[in-house]
Amino acid sequence: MSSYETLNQPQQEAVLHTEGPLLILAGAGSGKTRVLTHRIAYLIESGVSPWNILAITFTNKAADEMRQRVDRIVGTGREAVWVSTFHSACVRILRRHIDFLGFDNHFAIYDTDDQKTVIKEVCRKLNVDTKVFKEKALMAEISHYKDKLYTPEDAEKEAYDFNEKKTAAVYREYQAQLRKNNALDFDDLIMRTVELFEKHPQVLDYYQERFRYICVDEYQDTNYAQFRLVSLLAEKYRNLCVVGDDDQSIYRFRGADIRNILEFEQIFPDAKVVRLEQNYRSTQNILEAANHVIANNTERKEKRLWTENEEGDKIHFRQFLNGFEEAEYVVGEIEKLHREGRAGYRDCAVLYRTNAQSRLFEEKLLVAGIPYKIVGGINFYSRKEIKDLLAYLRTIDNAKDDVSVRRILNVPKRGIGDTTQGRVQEYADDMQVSFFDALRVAEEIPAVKRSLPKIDSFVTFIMALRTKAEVLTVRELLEDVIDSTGYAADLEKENTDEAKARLENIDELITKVQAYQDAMAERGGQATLSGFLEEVALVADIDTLDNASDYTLLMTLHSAKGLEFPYVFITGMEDGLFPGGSAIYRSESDSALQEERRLMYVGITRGMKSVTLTCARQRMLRGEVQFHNVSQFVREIPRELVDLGYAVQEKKPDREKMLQGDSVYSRMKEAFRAKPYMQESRPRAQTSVNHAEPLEYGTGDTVRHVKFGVGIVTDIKEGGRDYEVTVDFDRFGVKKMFAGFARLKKI
DNA sequence: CGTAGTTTTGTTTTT
DNA sequence: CAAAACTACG
Repeated sequence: MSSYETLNQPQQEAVLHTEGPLLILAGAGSGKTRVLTHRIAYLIESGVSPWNILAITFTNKAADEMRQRVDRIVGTGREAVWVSTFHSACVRILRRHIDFLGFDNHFAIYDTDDQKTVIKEVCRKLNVDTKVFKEKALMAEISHYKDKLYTPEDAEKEAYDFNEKKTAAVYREYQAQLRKNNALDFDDLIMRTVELFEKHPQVLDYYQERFRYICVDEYQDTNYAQFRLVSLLAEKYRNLCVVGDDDQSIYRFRGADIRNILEFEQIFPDAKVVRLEQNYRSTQNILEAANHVIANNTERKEKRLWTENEEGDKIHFRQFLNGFEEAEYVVGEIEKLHREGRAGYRDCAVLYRTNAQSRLFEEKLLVAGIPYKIVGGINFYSRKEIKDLLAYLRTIDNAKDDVSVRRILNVPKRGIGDTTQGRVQEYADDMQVSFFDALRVAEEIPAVKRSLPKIDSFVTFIMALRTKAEVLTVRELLEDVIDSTGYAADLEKENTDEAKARLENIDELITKVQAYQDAMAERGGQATLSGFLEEVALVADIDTLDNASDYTLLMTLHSAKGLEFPYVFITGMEDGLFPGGSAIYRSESDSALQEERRLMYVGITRGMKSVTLTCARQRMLRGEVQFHNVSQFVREIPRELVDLGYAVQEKKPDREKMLQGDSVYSRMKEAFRAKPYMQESRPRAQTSVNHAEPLEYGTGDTVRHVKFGVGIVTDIKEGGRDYEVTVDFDRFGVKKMFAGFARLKKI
C-alpha cells in the first residue's frame, strides 16, 4: 500500500475512487498511466476479482506494459484482467459469440487493401464509375457511417442527393460482400459487437456481469460506436472510469468525437471529476511553449499545466534551405548527443507530419551509421510476399474468404489469368456460391474448359492444405505453404536484391509465427491459425518496439502519442505541411486547424529535456519543388522561449553555416543548389525600393540585420512603394522598418 | 495468357 | 518521385 504515497493528491483521489463514474482529465505527462495501473492494483487489493476488470488502452503495447506494471504491484491475478485495445477486445468477444449474428467464428479481418479489393468489386458490380467515386473516398464514407453506427439502411434513409444515394448503395453491397466472405473490417469489429449486445441482451448481460469495472484510456479519441460500446457495458454497474485530455484529441478524421469527453459529466451527472495538471515529464520551457501554442485553440476546456521541473533549454528552432540539410542537421545533432555521451540513440525521436518525410532522415541516418527504426508507414504485413503467404493461410482458415482465394489463385503463376478468374466469378455470382466453391465445380462452367485441369489441381492443393492444417502447428503449416508453392524457391532463382529482401521478410514471418506460438504456450493458451491471423491484423507497428534496444525512432506525430523522449525533433515545421495544406484554407471553420494545433501540442509535450523544431524553405513534394513559410505554430511560441542558434556567432557570420550543416558535403550541396535560387531572388531584393515587389523573405522567416542581428519576421505590410517589415530580434526585441532601408538578409 | 513498358495519379494522419 | 493502373505486344 505504501506505493500510493508517491502519488500526488489528485492522483490519489483518482486511484481511490472505485465506485461509480469517474472522469480523469489528465494533461500531458501528468502520470496518468501510473494512476491507471495503481487504480487497477488498488481495485484488486480491495477485493475486486481481476476477472471483473476491463481496461481499454490505445495500443497493444500500452496494454502489455500496463499488464506488466499491474503485475509488478499486485503480484498475481494479472492473467485475468482484460487489458487490450477496443479492437482486440471486440475480436475476443466476437470470436466467441458472433454466430449469434450469423457469421462463422472463423471470420477473417480485412485490412485496408482487402477493403479496397472488395470496393472495386462492388463498384464493378453496381456499375459505379471509380473515376467519379474514388475507392478511397468511398471507404472513408463507409467508415464514417460505421463510426456512427449507421447501417446501410440508415445510410439509405438519410441519403438525399445522388452521391449519397450511390454511396449508401455501395455501402450496402459492400456489407453483403463482407458477409459472404465471412469477413469483418476494422470498423465492423466495433459495430458488430455493439450489434451483438443490442440484439442479444443475454450476451450483453454476460459481459456486464463480467466487466464490473471498466477503464478507458485516451477517451478523447473514442468515436460514437466506441462510446456506445462502453456505455452498454457500463450500464449495469456504472463503474466506468475514463481518462483523457481534450487537447490531445487528434483522431477526428477517423470519427473520434471530442464530445464524448466534453459531455461526460452531462451523461453521468454523478461522475466524479479529477484533474491532473502537474506535469512530471517536461522542462518548464517545453511546457510553457506547449501551453502557449494550445491556448490559441477555442474549442477546449481551459487548463494550464505546470511543473516543478527545471527551466531547461529553450525550444530550438532552425530553418534550412532544403529537406536534405534539415535531415543532415537533425542526424548531426543526434550523433553529437551520442558522441558527447549526453544521450543514447533511443533517447532521441524524429517526428514528422506525414510518413513520406521519413525518407530523407532514413538516408542520412544510414550514412551516419546510427541505428534507427521507422514506425508505421508501409506495414510489414502489407508487403506483397507476406500478403501472398497470409492469403494462403486465410484461405485455409476461412473457406469463404474469396478475396484471399482470388489473390493466390495465380500466385505463383499457374496459368490461370484474369479472363478465367472473371468467368468463374461470374458463375459464382449467378449461382450464389463462393468463389472457391465455384472453382470446385469448375467443370460446370463451359467457358473455362481450357484452364480446367489447372483449376482442379489448385483446388486439390488447397484441400490438401486444409487437411494438413488440422494436424500441423501454424509454423509447420506456413513452412509447408512456402515449400509446396515453391514461393521461396522462385525467389531464390531470381537472385536479385529485391528477391533477397523478400526472402528475408519471409524468414521474418516465420519468426513471428514462432514468437506467437511461444507466447501462447507461455500464457497456457492454444496457438491457432485464427489467432495468429488476428494478431497479424491488429498488431500495429508501434506494438512491436522493444524498449531494450538502442535505436532512434522515426515516426509521425500521431504515432508518437503516449510516448516520451528526452530529445525530440519535430521536423517539417512549414505552413502547408504542418499544419497541412487542407487545414489552412478553410476560413469558415478552423476546427481542422485546431486539430493540427493539438497535434503540435502532442508533439511538443513528448519532449522531456529538449525540443527542436526544424523546417526547410524548399522541399520536394510529389515530384515538385515547393516553397513554404515557417509554420504558424512556431510563431505561436513566445519569442523568449525560442533559441535561434545564431545569436552567439554574431561576429563571425561564416560560422553559422558550419553550425547548420557541418559537413563538406552539405556546403557543396548548398553551393550547388542555392545558385539558381539566389540568381532569381537577388535582383528582386534590390529593386524592391522602387516597387512593392516580392521580398526574398516572408513572414516567419529568420533574417539578419546589420545592426540588430538575427530575428524572426512577424509581419509584412505593403506601405505604398515599400514594405514595412516587423521583425522580432533575438537581442533587440521588436522593430518595424522599411524593407528598402533595412536590407534584411534571409538566413 | 503473361510481361514489359507506358501513362496516370496522388498525400495527411491509423486500428 | 513513386506506386498503381493501363496498354500493347509476343
